[in-house]
Amino acid sequence: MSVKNLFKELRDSDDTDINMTDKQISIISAAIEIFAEKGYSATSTSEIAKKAGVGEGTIFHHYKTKKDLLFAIPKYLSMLSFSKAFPNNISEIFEKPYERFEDLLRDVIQNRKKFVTENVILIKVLFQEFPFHPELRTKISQSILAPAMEKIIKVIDKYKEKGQIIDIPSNSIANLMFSSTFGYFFTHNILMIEFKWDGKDETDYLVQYIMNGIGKSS
Amino acid sequence: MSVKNLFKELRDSDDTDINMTDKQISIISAAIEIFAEKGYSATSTSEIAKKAGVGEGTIFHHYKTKKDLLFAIPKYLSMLSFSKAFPNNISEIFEKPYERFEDLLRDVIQNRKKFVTENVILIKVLFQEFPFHPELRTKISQSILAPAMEKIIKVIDKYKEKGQIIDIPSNSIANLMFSSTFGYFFTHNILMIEFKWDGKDETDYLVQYIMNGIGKSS
Amino acid sequence: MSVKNLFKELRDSDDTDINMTDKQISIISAAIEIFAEKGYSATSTSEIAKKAGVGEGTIFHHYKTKKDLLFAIPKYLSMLSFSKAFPNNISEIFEKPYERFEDLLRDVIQNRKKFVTENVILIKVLFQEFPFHPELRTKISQSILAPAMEKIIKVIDKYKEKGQIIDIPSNSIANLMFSSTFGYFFTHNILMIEFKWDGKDETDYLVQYIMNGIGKSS
Amino acid sequence: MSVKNLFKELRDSDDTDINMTDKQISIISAAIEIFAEKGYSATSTSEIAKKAGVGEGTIFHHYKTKKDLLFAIPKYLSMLSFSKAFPNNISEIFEKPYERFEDLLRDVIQNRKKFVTENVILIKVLFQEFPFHPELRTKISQSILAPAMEKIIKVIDKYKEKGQIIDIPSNSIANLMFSSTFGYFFTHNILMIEFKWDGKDETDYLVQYIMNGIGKSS
DNA sequence: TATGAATGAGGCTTCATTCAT
DNA sequence: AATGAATGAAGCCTCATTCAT
Repeated sequence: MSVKNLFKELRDSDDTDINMTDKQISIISAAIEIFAEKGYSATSTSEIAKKAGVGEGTIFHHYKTKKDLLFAIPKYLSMLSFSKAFPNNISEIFEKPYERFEDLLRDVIQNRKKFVTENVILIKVLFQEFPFHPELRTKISQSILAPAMEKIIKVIDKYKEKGQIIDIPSNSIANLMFSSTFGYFFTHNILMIEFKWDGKDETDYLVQYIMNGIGKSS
Repeated sequence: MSVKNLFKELRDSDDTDINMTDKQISIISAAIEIFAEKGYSATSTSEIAKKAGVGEGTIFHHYKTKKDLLFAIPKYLSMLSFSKAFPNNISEIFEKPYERFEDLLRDVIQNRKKFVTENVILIKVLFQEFPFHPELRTKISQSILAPAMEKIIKVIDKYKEKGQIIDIPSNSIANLMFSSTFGYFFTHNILMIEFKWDGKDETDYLVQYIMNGIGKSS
Repeated sequence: MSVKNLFKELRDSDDTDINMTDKQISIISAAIEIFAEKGYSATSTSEIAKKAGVGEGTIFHHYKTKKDLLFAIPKYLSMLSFSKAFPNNISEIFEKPYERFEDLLRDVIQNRKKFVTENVILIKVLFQEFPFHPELRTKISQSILAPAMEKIIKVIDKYKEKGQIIDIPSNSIANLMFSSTFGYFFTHNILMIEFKWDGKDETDYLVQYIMNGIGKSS
Repeated sequence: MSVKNLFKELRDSDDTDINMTDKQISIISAAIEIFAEKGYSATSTSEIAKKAGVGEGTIFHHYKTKKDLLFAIPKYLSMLSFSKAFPNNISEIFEKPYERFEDLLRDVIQNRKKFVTENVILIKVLFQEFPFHPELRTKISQSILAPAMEKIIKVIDKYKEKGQIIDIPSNSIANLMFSSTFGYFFTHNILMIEFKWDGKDETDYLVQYIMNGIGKSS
């Protein structure tokens, strides 16, 4: 789905509270797409305007600076991740009652892989610019990573009580889950390396790998 | 070690064939450091000149365009990786006679982790710009990835013959090794996420994870 | 008194014939204040709108162009100077029967000093822009300087007839009076230089200085 | 004399230490002339470039910002005022041995009037922008007003000792001298009002006016 | 009447690159 | 080889003004 349509769905969904005219959507969608293609710095506002079909001045009517275009993205990605109106929102998984932590883990990892695959453009832009904009790091942390971390840790604690996980900091487990998701994203979408063998996909091995480290043999 | 000194060692090493004046080294070192910090596009040649301590025009005597500065990096990184004059060159490992593939695998992964840690700046620059410059992708492939891949595959084939590895394409195994190395690099150096538990570091789990997939229970 | 209140008084006074809504007053008052602070050219209409508390478009319903805001000021300053509803209007002085021209002169100078002090913002704006807008010069001449000049000359003629003033062109005398008033304004309000000595203020010396030139020893 | 030639003389004079290429002189001269005509804010750098006959980028090679063009002026005006290589430099007067303070005063006032008349463009620019740029006020004070004030006060003190001046703060007298010079400048060059009568020019009346206030009847 | 979205022209400034010295 | 003056193209952004609502 085009970024533009993604934003329209986001705006029109009952679960989100967004007020954007079609023109505003055109602008940010065009921006994201060119940012993904050429990088933020190498993208000119005039190019964005042309692609969005608006005057260059119009961009600055809605976003005070070029940077604001970049910094607006985390908010929308956060909505895409958590809003129940979207497939691959993570919220549902955390509400399902899993018997075994291993199954939850598998679903989370697979869900996140699907999520990054389907929102690859937004995520690409954000993590390409991640090293250069401290404020962006803060925004992403606050609007995406922190809320996700919180939920994960709560779940892990639940399965610790059930005796399925050894007593190591929930932090470390959550970190590993993140790491594997991002590792997946980078090798596939940035480096574009693909691999698969003997019928199973990496996820199975990854789950096994993690459970080796944290599982309690019952 | 500073990038500048790294390049001086590279030039002065007997194992490499590089002809650079101190001024040329100053220029490319300064360029790499600022590229790493702000990104290629956001770096100006005048800033490089200032940091390198040369006149603005001097840069263009040695590199016809700004892009040439970026495109020169893969060659040097390749030397750092393969030249025997450097610690953490990968060549030595492939020449050592390992009994078990698992031990080789562990050493390779640890060697590459050290390598990326010690050459973090050069690698950062290259992979930050990787998505935006097709020619750069080609250069990296040809000067770094392909030769490495070739060596790895040769080794895997050897251990296949020894019956330590199941019969799946050597390609897939090599890819997985890359993927884990780069996954490590990105989560640690770009996302700056660190994790570790129960005394062992990730490498052990990662080796186990890979061996689960490819090892033959003897 | 704030410029805004000044304009409200101007509108509500019986002696003037002005039809302005509160919004219009807000606009021109805001404009004048920012013009005085940053100069006409450096002031943006959007800034005026914000300070006036109106929409950006509203300004242009009342004033076709930004220049019109500037060109509207002389009319109001003229009213403030001549309308009998205001303290420091000059009209009253010219109607009072002075025995000696020297006393009239002293009162005129003092009155004008008070006037510029109290309407410093409007005058500042006008004379800061004076050199750059020929039409403004015309407007000020017609609505302020010319009527004032006319009155002064009439008075001077009267005292010439009384034999208190030597027979030089009344023009020259009037010019000198202007010059001294504006000199006062600029040194005090633009250059912000203050001086005073031996208890008397400048006015006394100034009157003496003028009378030296034009007075007839009786 | 054109501003450009003025700057060339300034550069080539032995008494000043200025290093400017012809192009730099073209730039600042063009800037000053247009600033005087339209005001600093209303002048565009592209207009300056065109008038100076250089590329727009060249301006910024020599002056980092447009403001720097304005802020460079005080230094040159100061040189014009004090450097002995120029007619109407004030330094010479302060070195001449006058019998009577009154004669010194007359010469100073006449010298300054000539000076402002001949450097009218530079002074116009500076004092037009005076109200809008606090840093400019500082610069002018430090490079022009303060040194001048210092010299004047020293001289006044000398004539106080000689018993020609009453004992009031030398400050006040100096202020009055400034005020009259600037009053003259503004009424003549900004307001463009001229007056003269009975053969004498204003200076005579002004000197008399000042001496009335400060002179001691011997 | 009042608004604020929309905009093209133009403003200041940066930049990679050229070239005379 | 080394420099830095010179520059036009382009970049980001501001602005006065228009217009549909």
